[in-house]
Amino acid sequence: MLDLNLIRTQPDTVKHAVRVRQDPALVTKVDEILALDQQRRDLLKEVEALKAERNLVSKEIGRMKDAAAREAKIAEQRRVNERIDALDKQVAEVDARLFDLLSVLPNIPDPRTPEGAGEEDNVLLKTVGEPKTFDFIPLPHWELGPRLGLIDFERGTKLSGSRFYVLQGAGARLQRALIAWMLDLHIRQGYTEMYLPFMVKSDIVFGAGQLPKFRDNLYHDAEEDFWMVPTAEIPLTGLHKDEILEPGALPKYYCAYTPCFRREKIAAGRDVRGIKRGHQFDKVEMYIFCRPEESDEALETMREHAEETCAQLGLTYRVKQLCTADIGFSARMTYDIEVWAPGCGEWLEVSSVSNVGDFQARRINTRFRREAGAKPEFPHTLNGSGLGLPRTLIAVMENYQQKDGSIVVPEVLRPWMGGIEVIR
RNA sequence: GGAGGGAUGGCCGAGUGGACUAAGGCGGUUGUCUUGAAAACAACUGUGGGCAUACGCUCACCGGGGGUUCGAAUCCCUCUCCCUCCGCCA
Repeated sequence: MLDLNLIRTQPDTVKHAVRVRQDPALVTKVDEILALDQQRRDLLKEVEALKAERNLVSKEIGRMKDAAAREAKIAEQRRVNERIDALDKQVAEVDARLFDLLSVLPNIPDPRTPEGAGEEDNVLLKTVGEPKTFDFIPLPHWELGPRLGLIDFERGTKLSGSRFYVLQGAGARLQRALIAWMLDLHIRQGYTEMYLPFMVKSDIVFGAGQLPKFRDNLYHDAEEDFWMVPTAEIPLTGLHKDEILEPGALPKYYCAYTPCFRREKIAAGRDVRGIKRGHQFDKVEMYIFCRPEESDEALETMREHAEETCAQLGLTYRVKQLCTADIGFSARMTYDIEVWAPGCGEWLEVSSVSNVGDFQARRINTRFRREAGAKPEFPHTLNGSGLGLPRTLIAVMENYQQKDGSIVVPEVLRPWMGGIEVIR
């Protein structure tokens, strides 16, 4: 949610923002917002004056002794109330329309986010390591997995249809090892581990910026107000809803493992092979609440933490900065981290690290005080995957495969693999 | 799932239609006193919105939403959450 006051005072900044996001249709919505805002303030001026008058007169009536005069006043008040009711109704309508419009405006990109027309304009910042070379033809994970009994696609489909799979034996264990290792790494990096609800209420999903825009990409319960989380970012954003954090509480570093549920309403044939894109996947997420002036640095720190995860796994990765057309709805600036998967021959996006500014904090109403008695301010929030599991699993399997079809378990994961060094 | 009891400010807690401008206490901030501290005393101490250059004025908020009334923390409806008991369950 953008600050209405910002829209009022700097409408051109906001219009420029939606243009560079390649969403020019929103420009007219900014003008609509400005008109509604003016209308709202005019209405408030009138109705609040009437209410002030009503409050005074009501007290007067309470003190009046003369029955006839009292009745006359009451009758007069009834007429005033009709006017107040009518105005209140108009205010409510304007408020609702204003809220709907504000809800669909995306965040303003950071000035350092490069302008671009699409994902082809994302900027490659660096590549760490060389794509691994093999003296044999490396297999894609969809062949390695079933061959070693790690992935069972048929039974996944039997249970839940397309884009579902079963991990079994050392495959399931390897994923669990990755999750446990990542969480422990993040704890060492200073994050507090959280175990969160995997279903959350509408207002929480709204607060993170997924509603109303991404409604179609989410699973929700038909009877209760529950949404299956598409990422731990949603419940983490909601943790401090309606709270004013005490001085000294920031920064807060959280990490959490959750499954993620996404409807993925994309072309039926795209990315169906393997476990790259499913309706359910696991992810370890990092999240930071900090003071506004700290968020630039926090973004770099979080990016380093995500990179560290790739590096310690011995994976070749590259870092991209997303352009204005490709950053998410809530984001101001985003780095994507991609790892090289030699079997399927692709760079796989395993992490997306974003500075959201105060956009989510406004939506979810989380504030903080710099010192006792100071005015509450909105903190900045950042989120980053550390990392998405199926794609990390793909990269590990494909990079650590050997000529005989076995897979070496990366050093750092062995404590969670019961000492298994090679999966055969 | 059933029955009953609750939800008031940072915290505790009073408040069953008009002085609620929410009592009182605790906590907090500032001041007086003190060499300093404690104690005592005094003042201040919520959030959001509108108006105003400003001192400030004003509206809304007593779990959420709706209603009754000239007037609601208080009465009515409804939802949510918490507590107690029963049932069921991992």
